[in-house]
Amino acid sequence: MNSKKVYKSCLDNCPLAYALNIIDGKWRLPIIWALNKNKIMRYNELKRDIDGITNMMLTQTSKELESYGIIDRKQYMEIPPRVEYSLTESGQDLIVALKELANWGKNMQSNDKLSDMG
Amino acid sequence: MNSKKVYKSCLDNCPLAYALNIIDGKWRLPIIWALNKNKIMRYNELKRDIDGITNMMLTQTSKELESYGIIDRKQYMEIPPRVEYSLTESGQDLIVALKELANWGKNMQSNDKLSDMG
DNA sequence: CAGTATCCGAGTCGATACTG
DNA sequence: CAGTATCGACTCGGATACTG
Repeated sequence: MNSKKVYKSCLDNCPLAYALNIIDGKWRLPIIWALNKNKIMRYNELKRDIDGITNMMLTQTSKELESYGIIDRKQYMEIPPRVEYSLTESGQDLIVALKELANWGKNMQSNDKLSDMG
Repeated sequence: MNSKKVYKSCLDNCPLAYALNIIDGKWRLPIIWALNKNKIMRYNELKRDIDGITNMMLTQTSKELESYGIIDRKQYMEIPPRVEYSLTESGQDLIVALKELANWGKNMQSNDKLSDMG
Protein backbone atom coordinates (compact mmCIF):
# COMPACT_ATOMS: atom_id res chain seq x y z
CA MET A 1 0.00 0.00 0.00
CA ASN A 2 2.01 2.93 -1.24
CA SER A 3 -0.58 5.19 -2.76
CA LYS A 4 -1.36 8.43 -1.06
CA LYS A 5 -5.08 7.98 -0.93
CA VAL A 6 -6.31 4.84 0.71
CA TYR A 7 -9.30 4.75 -1.55
CA LYS A 8 -7.06 3.91 -4.45
CA SER A 9 -6.34 0.66 -2.69
CA CYS A 10 -9.98 -0.41 -2.80
CA LEU A 11 -11.14 1.07 -6.08
CA ASP A 12 -12.55 -2.23 -7.23
CA ASN A 13 -14.83 -2.99 -4.35
CA CYS A 14 -15.76 0.39 -2.84
CA PRO A 15 -18.03 2.65 -4.89
CA LEU A 16 -17.45 5.60 -2.59
CA ALA A 17 -13.71 5.29 -2.96
CA TYR A 18 -14.23 5.08 -6.69
CA ALA A 19 -16.35 8.23 -6.70
CA LEU A 20 -14.03 10.24 -4.51
CA ASN A 21 -11.06 9.24 -6.57
CA ILE A 22 -12.75 10.71 -9.61
CA ILE A 23 -13.38 14.11 -8.06
CA ASP A 24 -10.06 14.21 -6.25
CA GLY A 25 -7.58 16.70 -7.63
CA LYS A 26 -7.20 20.41 -7.29
CA TRP A 27 -8.82 21.40 -10.58
CA ARG A 28 -11.42 18.71 -11.19
CA LEU A 29 -14.33 20.28 -9.38
CA PRO A 30 -13.63 23.76 -10.75
CA ILE A 31 -13.80 22.34 -14.26
CA ILE A 32 -16.90 20.27 -13.54
CA TRP A 33 -18.54 23.26 -11.89
CA ALA A 34 -17.78 25.63 -14.74
CA LEU A 35 -19.18 23.19 -17.28
CA ASN A 36 -22.27 22.67 -15.17
CA LYS A 37 -22.96 26.40 -15.24
CA ASN A 38 -22.09 27.14 -18.84
CA LYS A 39 -22.97 23.79 -20.45
CA ILE A 40 -20.58 24.09 -23.39
CA MET A 41 -17.22 25.81 -23.19
CA ARG A 42 -14.15 26.12 -25.34
CA TYR A 43 -10.65 25.61 -24.01
CA ASN A 44 -9.84 29.25 -23.50
CA GLU A 45 -13.26 29.98 -22.05
CA LEU A 46 -12.56 27.42 -19.37
CA LYS A 47 -9.14 28.86 -18.83
CA ARG A 48 -10.49 32.36 -18.35
CA ASP A 49 -13.30 31.15 -16.13
CA ILE A 50 -11.16 29.12 -13.76
CA ASP A 51 -9.00 31.48 -11.82
CA GLY A 52 -5.36 30.50 -11.62
CA ILE A 53 -5.36 27.37 -13.76
CA THR A 54 -2.46 26.85 -16.13
CA ASN A 55 -2.51 25.25 -19.58
CA MET A 56 -0.74 22.28 -18.07
CA MET A 57 -3.35 21.66 -15.47
CA LEU A 58 -6.34 22.41 -17.69
CA THR A 59 -5.18 20.01 -20.36
CA GLN A 60 -4.19 17.30 -17.93
CA THR A 61 -7.27 17.52 -15.76
CA SER A 62 -9.73 17.70 -18.65
CA LYS A 63 -8.12 14.61 -20.16
CA GLU A 64 -8.48 12.76 -16.90
CA LEU A 65 -12.12 13.74 -16.55
CA GLU A 66 -12.75 12.73 -20.13
CA SER A 67 -11.21 9.33 -19.51
CA TYR A 68 -13.52 8.86 -16.53
CA GLY A 69 -16.52 9.65 -18.70
CA ILE A 70 -17.37 12.82 -16.78
CA ILE A 71 -16.83 15.32 -19.55
CA ASP A 72 -17.12 15.25 -23.32
CA ARG A 73 -14.55 16.71 -25.70
CA LYS A 74 -15.51 17.66 -29.23
CA GLN A 75 -12.76 18.70 -31.57
CA TYR A 76 -13.64 20.51 -34.80
CA MET A 77 -11.14 20.23 -37.61
CA GLU A 78 -10.90 23.91 -38.37
CA ILE A 79 -8.26 26.57 -38.51
CA PRO A 80 -7.96 28.06 -35.96
CA PRO A 81 -8.66 24.97 -33.85
CA ARG A 82 -11.90 24.72 -31.91
CA VAL A 83 -12.52 22.33 -29.04
CA GLU A 84 -15.69 22.25 -26.99
CA TYR A 85 -16.11 20.69 -23.58
CA SER A 86 -19.33 19.71 -21.82
CA LEU A 87 -20.57 17.42 -19.06
CA THR A 88 -21.68 13.92 -19.95
CA GLU A 89 -24.84 12.48 -18.42
CA SER A 90 -22.72 10.85 -15.76
CA GLY A 91 -21.21 14.22 -15.08
CA GLN A 92 -24.62 15.74 -14.63
CA ASP A 93 -25.63 12.95 -12.27
CA LEU A 94 -22.51 13.64 -10.29
CA ILE A 95 -23.66 17.20 -9.74
CA VAL A 96 -26.82 15.92 -8.09
CA ALA A 97 -24.87 13.76 -5.66
CA LEU A 98 -22.46 16.56 -4.89
CA LYS A 99 -25.28 18.90 -4.04
CA GLU A 100 -26.21 16.58 -1.15
CA LEU A 101 -22.71 16.87 0.16
CA ALA A 102 -22.75 20.63 -0.34
CA ASN A 103 -25.92 20.78 1.72
CA TRP A 104 -24.26 18.95 4.55
CA GLY A 105 -21.30 21.29 4.25
CA LYS A 106 -23.57 24.28 4.51
CA ASN A 107 -25.03 23.03 7.76
CA MET A 108 -21.55 22.39 9.11
CA GLN A 109 -20.51 25.91 8.20
CA SER A 110 -23.45 27.53 9.92
CA ASN A 111 -22.87 25.42 13.03
CA ASP A 112 -19.29 26.67 13.05
CA LYS A 113 -20.45 30.25 12.93
CA LEU A 114 -22.91 29.75 15.76
CA SER A 115 -20.27 28.26 18.03
CA ASP A 116 -17.88 31.04 17.11
CA MET A 117 -20.35 33.54 18.47
CA GLY A 118 -20.45 31.45 21.58
CA MET B 1 -2.95 30.49 -4.02
CA ASN B 2 -0.38 27.99 -2.84
CA SER B 3 -2.48 25.30 -1.23
CA LYS B 4 -2.69 21.95 -2.85
CA LYS B 5 -6.42 21.72 -2.95
CA VAL B 6 -8.22 24.56 -4.58
CA TYR B 7 -11.14 24.11 -2.28
CA LYS B 8 -9.00 25.34 0.57
CA SER B 9 -8.98 28.66 -1.19
CA CYS B 10 -12.75 29.02 -1.02
CA LEU B 11 -13.54 27.35 2.29
CA ASP B 12 -15.53 30.33 3.44
CA ASN B 13 -17.97 30.63 0.61
CA CYS B 14 -18.25 27.16 -0.92
CA PRO B 15 -20.03 24.51 1.16
CA LEU B 16 -18.97 21.70 -1.17
CA ALA B 17 -15.33 22.71 -0.86
CA TYR B 18 -15.81 22.84 2.89
CA ALA B 19 -17.29 19.33 2.94
CA LEU B 20 -14.67 17.80 0.70
CA ASN B 21 -11.92 19.34 2.71
CA ILE B 22 -13.26 17.59 5.79
CA ILE B 23 -13.24 14.12 4.26
CA ASP B 24 -9.98 14.66 2.41
CA GLY B 25 -7.06 12.70 3.77
CA LYS B 26 -5.97 9.15 3.44
CA TRP B 27 -7.36 7.85 6.73
CA ARG B 28 -10.42 10.00 7.35
CA LEU B 29 -13.00 7.90 5.58
CA PRO B 30 -11.63 4.62 6.94
CA ILE B 31 -12.05 5.99 10.46
CA ILE B 32 -15.48 7.43 9.77
CA TRP B 33 -16.56 4.20 8.12
CA ALA B 34 -15.33 2.01 10.97
CA LEU B 35 -17.15 4.15 13.52
CA ASN B 36 -20.29 4.06 11.44
CA LYS B 37 -20.28 0.28 11.52
CA ASN B 38 -19.26 -0.27 15.11
CA LYS B 39 -20.76 2.85 16.72
CA ILE B 40 -18.32 3.02 19.65
CA MET B 41 -14.70 1.96 19.42
CA ARG B 42 -11.60 2.23 21.54
CA TYR B 43 -8.27 3.37 20.19
CA ASN B 44 -6.80 -0.06 19.67
CA GLU B 45 -10.03 -1.42 18.26
CA LEU B 46 -9.84 1.23 15.56
CA LYS B 47 -6.22 0.46 15.00
CA ARG B 48 -6.88 -3.24 14.54
CA ASP B 49 -9.88 -2.58 12.33
CA ILE B 50 -8.18 -0.19 9.95
CA ASP B 51 -5.62 -2.11 7.98
CA GLY B 52 -2.22 -0.45 7.76
CA ILE B 53 -2.82 2.62 9.90
CA THR B 54 -0.05 3.69 12.26
CA ASN B 55 -0.37 5.26 15.72
CA MET B 56 0.79 8.52 14.18
CA MET B 57 -1.92 8.60 11.59
CA LEU B 58 -4.69 7.31 13.82
CA THR B 59 -3.97 9.90 16.49
CA GLN B 60 -3.53 12.75 14.05
CA THR B 61 -6.55 11.96 11.92
CA SER B 62 -8.89 11.32 14.82
CA LYS B 63 -7.87 14.66 16.32
CA GLU B 64 -8.60 16.41 13.06
CA LEU B 65 -11.99 14.77 12.72
CA GLU B 66 -12.78 15.64 16.32
CA SER B 67 -11.90 19.28 15.69
CA TYR B 68 -14.28 19.29 12.72
CA GLY B 69 -17.07 17.95 14.93
CA ILE B 70 -17.33 14.68 13.02
CA ILE B 71 -16.31 12.33 15.79
CA ASP B 72 -16.58 12.35 19.54
CA ARG B 73 -13.75 11.40 21.91
CA LYS B 74 -14.50 10.30 25.43
CA GLN B 75 -11.60 9.78 27.77
CA TYR B 76 -12.10 7.85 31.01
CA MET B 77 -9.69 8.59 33.80
CA GLU B 78 -8.75 5.03 34.56
CA ILE B 79 -5.68 2.87 34.71
CA PRO B 80 -5.14 1.47 32.15
CA PRO B 81 -6.40 4.37 30.05
CA ARG B 82 -9.64 4.03 28.11
CA VAL B 83 -10.71 6.26 25.24
CA GLU B 84 -13.84 5.75 23.22
CA TYR B 85 -14.57 7.20 19.79
CA SER B 86 -17.91 7.56 18.07
CA LEU B 87 -19.59 9.55 15.32
CA THR B 88 -21.31 12.79 16.24
CA GLU B 89 -24.71 13.61 14.74
CA SER B 90 -22.97 15.59 12.05
CA GLY B 91 -20.84 12.58 11.36
CA GLN B 92 -23.92 10.45 10.94
CA ASP B 93 -25.47 12.99 8.60
CA LEU B 94 -22.29 12.89 6.58
CA ILE B 95 -22.74 9.16 6.05
CA VAL B 96 -26.12 9.83 4.44
CA ALA B 97 -24.67 12.31 1.98
CA LEU B 98 -21.77 10.02 1.18
CA LYS B 99 -24.13 7.19 0.36
CA GLU B 100 -25.52 9.28 -2.48
CA LEU B 101 -22.06 9.66 -3.86
CA ALA B 102 -21.39 5.96 -3.38
CA ASN B 103 -24.51 5.21 -5.38
CA TRP B 104 -23.28 7.33 -8.22
CA GLY B 105 -19.93 5.57 -7.98
CA LYS B 106 -21.61 2.21 -8.22
CA ASN B 107 -23.32 3.18 -11.44
CA MET B 108 -20.05 4.44 -12.83
CA GLN B 109 -18.35 1.19 -11.96
CA SER B 110 -20.96 -0.95 -13.64
CA ASN B 111 -20.84 1.22 -16.75
CA ASP B 112 -17.10 0.66 -16.81
CA LYS B 113 -17.55 -3.07 -16.67
CA LEU B 114 -20.11 -3.03 -19.46
CA SER B 115 -17.83 -1.09 -21.77
CA ASP B 116 -14.96 -3.39 -20.87
CA MET B 117 -16.95 -6.28 -22.21
CA GLY B 118 -17.55 -4.27 -25.33
C1' DC C 1 -6.39 28.51 -30.52
C1' DA C 2 -5.32 24.68 -27.93
C1' DG C 3 -2.27 22.53 -26.31
C1' DT C 4 3.25 20.06 -24.53
C1' DA C 5 7.64 19.62 -22.07
C1' DT C 6 10.66 20.10 -18.20
C1' DC C 7 12.10 20.99 -13.85
C1' DC C 8 11.27 21.87 -8.99
C1' DG C 9 9.04 22.95 -4.36
C1' DA C 10 5.60 21.92 -0.74
C1' DG C 11 2.80 19.07 1.68
C1' DT C 12 1.32 14.45 3.11
C1' DC C 13 2.19 10.20 4.57
C1' DG C 14 5.16 6.08 6.21
C1' DA C 15 8.62 3.80 9.22
C1' DT C 16 10.53 3.46 13.39
C1' DA C 17 11.30 4.28 18.08
C1' DC C 18 9.85 6.07 22.47
C1' DT C 19 6.35 7.44 26.78
C1' DG C 20 2.71 8.67 30.79
C1' DC D 1 -3.64 1.29 26.68
C1' DA D 2 -3.27 5.25 24.12
C1' DG D 3 -0.64 7.91 22.50
C1' DT D 4 4.33 11.35 20.65
C1' DA D 5 8.49 12.47 18.11
C1' DT D 6 11.59 12.53 14.25
C1' DC D 7 12.96 12.14 9.69
C1' DG D 8 12.80 10.77 4.98
C1' DA D 9 10.14 9.50 0.56
C1' DC D 10 6.82 10.12 -2.70
C1' DT D 11 3.39 12.55 -5.32
C1' DC D 12 0.91 16.40 -6.82
C1' DG D 13 0.79 20.62 -8.62
C1' DG D 14 3.31 25.39 -9.98
C1' DA D 15 6.22 28.14 -13.04
C1' DT D 16 8.00 28.85 -17.26
C1' DA D 17 8.85 28.24 -21.97
C1' DC D 18 7.77 26.13 -26.33
C1' DT D 19 4.54 24.21 -30.62
C1' DG D 20 1.17 22.41 -34.58
